[in-house]
Amino acid sequence: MQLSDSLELYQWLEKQDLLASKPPLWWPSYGTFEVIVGAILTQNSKWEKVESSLANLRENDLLSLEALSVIENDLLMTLITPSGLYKTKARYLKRLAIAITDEFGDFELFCRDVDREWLLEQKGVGPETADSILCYACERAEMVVDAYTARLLNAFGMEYELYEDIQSWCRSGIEDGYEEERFAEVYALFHGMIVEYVKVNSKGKVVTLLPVS
DNA sequence: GGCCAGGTGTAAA
DNA sequence: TTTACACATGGC
Repeated sequence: MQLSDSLELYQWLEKQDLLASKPPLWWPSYGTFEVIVGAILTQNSKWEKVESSLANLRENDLLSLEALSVIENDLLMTLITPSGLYKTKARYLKRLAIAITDEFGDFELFCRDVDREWLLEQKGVGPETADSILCYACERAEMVVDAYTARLLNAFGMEYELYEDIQSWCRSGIEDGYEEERFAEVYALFHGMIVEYVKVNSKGKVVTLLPVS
């Protein structure tokens, strides 16, 4: 199968009902501060492990900007141990919570005023984490690219490597195919469907493309 | 028991 | 400006 643009890929994925058992816009707790924490914790880790770290934080009433800004470092490390890289992630999380509070005041104002540049200046926030926060926490029209995206495009015979190249390829077809007010929703679903498709249809790093009738 | 997971920062070449 | 390498747990 040959892809002419990302709109075709998006609509091909849509036909496969990949998000039936998922939250409406795929990321759990879409539009909340939890997404920021999840975006850091999921780096080079599996989502199931992130869930147990998030549950640990939630049980202790620590899943908020205010609580994470003042949390004891040892406690934070202990609670997020299940998702790995816990020393660095604990450092990143607390620094980010403090930075958001200092710069924007609260989560709502952060969502309104933050931009990609500011996020990328924060330690521990690279392109994927920044875009995940913008897309799923701030409800912005931002396309998230990750290892799954690259693998799926590879399976279609495309040889993208740069994050921005994949991202602009994904965006261009959507911008032509949908009204602007739907971009935020469509990008959120697009990335989610890619992840779910690759999870189901890959063995190791090889993605199998299944025809959809 | 090695490999991998929804990356990122840093130190060498 | 590119290319290693560290970070770390837990599931397969």
